[in-house]
Amino acid sequence: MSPRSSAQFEEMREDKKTLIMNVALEHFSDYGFHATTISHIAKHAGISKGLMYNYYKSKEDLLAAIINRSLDEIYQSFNPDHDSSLTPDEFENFIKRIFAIFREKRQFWKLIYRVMLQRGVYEHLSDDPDATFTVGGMPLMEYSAYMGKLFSDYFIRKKETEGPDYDPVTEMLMFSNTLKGFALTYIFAPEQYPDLYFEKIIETLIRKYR
Amino acid sequence: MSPRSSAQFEEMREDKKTLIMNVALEHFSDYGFHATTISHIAKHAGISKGLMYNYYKSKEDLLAAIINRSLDEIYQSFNPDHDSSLTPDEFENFIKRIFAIFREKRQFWKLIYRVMLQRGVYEHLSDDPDATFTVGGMPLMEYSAYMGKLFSDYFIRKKETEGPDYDPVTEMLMFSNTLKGFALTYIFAPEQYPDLYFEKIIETLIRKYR
DNA sequence: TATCTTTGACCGACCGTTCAATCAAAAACG
DNA sequence: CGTTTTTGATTGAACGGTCGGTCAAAGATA
Repeated sequence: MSPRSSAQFEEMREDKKTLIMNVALEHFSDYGFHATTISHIAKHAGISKGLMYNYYKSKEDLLAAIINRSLDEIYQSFNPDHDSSLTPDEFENFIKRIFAIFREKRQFWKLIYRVMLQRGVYEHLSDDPDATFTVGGMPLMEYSAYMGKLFSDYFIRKKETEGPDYDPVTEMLMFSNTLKGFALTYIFAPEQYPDLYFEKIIETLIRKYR
Repeated sequence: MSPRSSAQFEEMREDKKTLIMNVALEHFSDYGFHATTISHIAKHAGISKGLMYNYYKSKEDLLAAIINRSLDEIYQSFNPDHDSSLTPDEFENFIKRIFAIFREKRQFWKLIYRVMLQRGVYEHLSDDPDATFTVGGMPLMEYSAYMGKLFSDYFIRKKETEGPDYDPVTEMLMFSNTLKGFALTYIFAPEQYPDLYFEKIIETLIRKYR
């Protein structure tokens, strides 16, 4: 039998790191950062409390790792090939994809809503230079600003085809906040959305804002 | 000087209870339930930690008191005279009033979003029979269901005046989630809403959904 | 003095984190 | 191959610190 290579060890190590992340994501997103204890995470991951600290140097380090992993995953599945400006088709695809992501990454969004809304936790993370979040190599804040501009331009461009009392800022606010509201409800109370309406709402959003 | 009557004592007591509530509301809503300590609240209220427990029997009791007070205040300012069904004017007024309430009771809404989204805190409160929340004498859940029905009926009634592909359920979901999204953004990042757009958005909501 | 209010030292519980001790398995040895 | 040594993943008791909550005692009042 061949001896285990160090690569295989590394793989097992990664498996365990991943396992811890998965368990921690569930607990953080369900109970919040403060209310989740390292002991609970360890117990549910089937390891001892002490071992946690071989893989992550602190509770916050673990949280940052989870967030970074999810940001990467989301960025990957977004496959953003828009180099400059948004076409109506791209706009439509964005809506479809973002709802799919809400569905697939529900746990992560729960975490985001809980942690980001908890003053002190996020601020502390932002202060730590090891934990500056990046999306596709770009700092998170920069990426958000870039996306904001993309959509803002899209709604400004629509002004030409719409009536004279069309206000792009109001329209964009209406759109982004509707999305936000659906995200919130779907993430925390998905039972309110039978699959039928999930699809219908995507259609409606496209019809009203494309 | 006349001796203090017991009524006056009671009044002072109420003042202090109110002071504690105000300070606690600020801390709970800014930092969350777990991250807020009794010591901090006491210090900012200018009293000792021990005295807190003369007025509230626990940290959770204090939280429940705050929520109940705010629910009452909101219910009062709502002045709900709809006995049966909603007219378009009443619908319009509802939008105006709810935005006004977001503005006036921002701290309370922050608290609600933070605490209610924190599994464990709310569940624990709901289990305590002393802390079942009521709105205008009605249990909170019952009141929510009643309001839901009111709006649901409103959108169903609109079906007659709208086109054949008008779906009241989708329309109501669009409306309520847009409201939710604006609430969230306005409560946690009001700097994104210059007063100008605050008004414009109310108008737009009325135009689109009345 | 008698009564009521207020204090803050104190308690037990629990938290995140550390680290000496353990031990199965890999490596080295003969 | 059998035996010994080394390794490093794993454990869990222990630590320092903080929290919610208590209570004997000091202070205020009348």
